Amino acid sequence: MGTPLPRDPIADARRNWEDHGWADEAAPMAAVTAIMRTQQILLARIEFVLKPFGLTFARYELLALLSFARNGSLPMKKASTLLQVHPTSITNAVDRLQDAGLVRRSPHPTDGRTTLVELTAEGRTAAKRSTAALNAEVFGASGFGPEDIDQLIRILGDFRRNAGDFIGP
Amino acid sequence: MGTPLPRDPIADARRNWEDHGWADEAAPMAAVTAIMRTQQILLARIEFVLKPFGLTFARYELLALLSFARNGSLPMKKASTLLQVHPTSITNAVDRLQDAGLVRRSPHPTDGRTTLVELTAEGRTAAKRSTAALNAEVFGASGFGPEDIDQLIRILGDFRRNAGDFIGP
DNA sequence: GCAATATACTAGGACATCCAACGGTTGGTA
DNA sequence: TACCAACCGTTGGATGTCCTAGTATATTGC
Repeated sequence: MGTPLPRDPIADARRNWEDHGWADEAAPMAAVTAIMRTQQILLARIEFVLKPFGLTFARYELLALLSFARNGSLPMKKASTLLQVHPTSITNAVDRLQDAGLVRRSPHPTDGRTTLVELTAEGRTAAKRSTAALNAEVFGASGFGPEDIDQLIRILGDFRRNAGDFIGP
Repeated sequence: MGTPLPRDPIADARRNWEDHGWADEAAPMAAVTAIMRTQQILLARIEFVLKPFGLTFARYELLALLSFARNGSLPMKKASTLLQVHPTSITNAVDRLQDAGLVRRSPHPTDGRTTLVELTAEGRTAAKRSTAALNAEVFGASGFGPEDIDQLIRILGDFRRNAGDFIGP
């Protein structure tokens, strides 16, 4: 993005917190703010890589999810809960993926309420290629210390379980 | 949010990555995805707490930044670089904060190009109260293990420095 | 069968972000 | 001194996400 700052603004904010008598909350504040900023950096990278494929991160996530599903199809509702996004967001994403020919809607064979989203052949190809690009340009060079990644996964996993995201190990 | 999932979808995705021959990228993918999801959870909490104050996170960040600045005022550009957002986002945020009476624009005394953003008395009060609310309801009960917070700050700090966010310790 | 629930779509609005373009200002330089 | 490149903030337009309804349909429980 721009030029690097001469100082870490989050470290400065933490100091400000401590100086104002919020010593107990200073470190969590810094951690939360760092998460926000890190997400921003990662999202920018991901969207940059996905742009040539005409995909956004939200659409890519749906595409990737479908590519791992049996038959490459899932009920809308299932996608909504697995991706933890609003049902209307799925509707929106499916609309655009369908316009791009990567996905197709079809009625559920037994439950007349639910509609299935299904990968097209094109969609499967797009999923493969965009995943390869992300692996090469983002995940394969994430910028996290290799020994830090497991720590990160554990810490964030604990947090998410604690936040009621999922149940289990 | 909704009901907790019976399984961790990120752990499942990681397994899928490994099963498809992307073993090297599986862990970084899981870490990146976990960051995304954690940010989503935290942002939802923060916006929930800020809603009664008529603030969004973007606007709160600007308000908090101003409250720590000398005289409670900063050039727009300075705010843009410190918060790492586009100048137009600052314009947008200042517009709304100004409409709410929390902030005021004033010309720079010597440089005719830059305009200063300045906290009003109301703005300073809002900053104090919203910060107190965030400290009590989010940062003070972040859900991170206390011993994990320092790890998190270090890991994400390394990442951000590596990503060119800032220079220094 | 009937009522309560569940699913998905639509319409509308709020919000943040990015981009290109513009007018005003500044400061270095020919 | 006069000029010009660089900088600053704003504008307008476009994208994208999320949310709140309201509606239609289908399912499930009583």
